[in-house]
Amino acid sequence: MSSNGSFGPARAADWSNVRERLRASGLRWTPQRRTLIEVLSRTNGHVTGAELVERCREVDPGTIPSTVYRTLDVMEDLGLLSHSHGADGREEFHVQPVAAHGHLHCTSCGTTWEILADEAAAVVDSMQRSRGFAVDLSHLSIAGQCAGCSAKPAG
Amino acid sequence: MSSNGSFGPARAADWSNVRERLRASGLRWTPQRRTLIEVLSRTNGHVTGAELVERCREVDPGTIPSTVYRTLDVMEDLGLLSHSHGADGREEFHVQPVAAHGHLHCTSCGTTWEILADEAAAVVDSMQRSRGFAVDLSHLSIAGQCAGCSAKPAG
DNA sequence: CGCCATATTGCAACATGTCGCAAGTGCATG
DNA sequence: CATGCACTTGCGACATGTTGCAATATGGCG
Repeated sequence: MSSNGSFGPARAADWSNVRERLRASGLRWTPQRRTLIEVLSRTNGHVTGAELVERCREVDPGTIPSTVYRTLDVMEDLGLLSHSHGADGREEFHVQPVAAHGHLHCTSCGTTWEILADEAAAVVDSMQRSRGFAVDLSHLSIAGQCAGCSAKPAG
Repeated sequence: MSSNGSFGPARAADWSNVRERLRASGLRWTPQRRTLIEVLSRTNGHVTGAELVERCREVDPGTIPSTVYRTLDVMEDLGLLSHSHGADGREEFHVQPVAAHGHLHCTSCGTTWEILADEAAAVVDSMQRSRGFAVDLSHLSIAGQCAGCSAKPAG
């Protein structure tokens, strides 16, 4: 389990000093990690694990999936990205977020929208008050039917 | 994608007339489905797909996973159960629910709690108001840190 | 009761991750 | 620059699902 300790408004990821950050934690700088970081640094928004593996292979065809997933876990511990699970359960990584946000997924039309902090305040505050539970907004994914699909007769 | 058309307070599942319901939809009654339904009818609360496959094998050792998953999909369309994804992305099926509910999962200690409708009202209402989005409470899974873990120094 | 259309099954291949382990390598040190 | 610890990688096996296809079985009909 990769835990980031503090949730909250996001800082834009800074890929320039990853090497130092790794070293500061006693971790190592390797070609494989360099590849993934290169890919991540030019990625904005959401990507699935499979997509990242694919892009790494474009840079280095010898990329091994398990290495990518393990490195992603490390990056998450470093707070450089976060992940949640889409409506289908697949992993969804959030890179260089402008702000921490969750997702709204319509099970009828498949569209996904982002939920920003102020919009999610209701959930976050409510869980904090009733349970003292600190919601990880970046891991939040809500499924249901969007306005458009609710309006129509039936799926 | 299996869609249940109407979300809302749950009716307790009635396994006694599944056969008729299947027929009414032009679907068939098979030994494999009978096995799964037998298992489901004595299951309460949450189960993962793998657990259901396992239990079906206890009844019929010849059970094939893909058949179970496909039948679960059919049962979901019939409204007999619903599913969401745990914090790890695995499927989690909800059988014979006393009421539709979501889940709260602590990423530090791994504990899971249920969120009942009234507690989730804040989320549901808020999304309905701001977006006209009908949240599927039974598919809702929120991750974060529970009160206990937040209190402690760090994971 | 036998026929037939088509819903289902079984199986194998694939997709997306996770895990254990032995071999390899980064890098702090001498 | 050589050495060595322990962090990483590569790889294969496994876990959990999904999907295409050919073979099979259900159930309405004559």
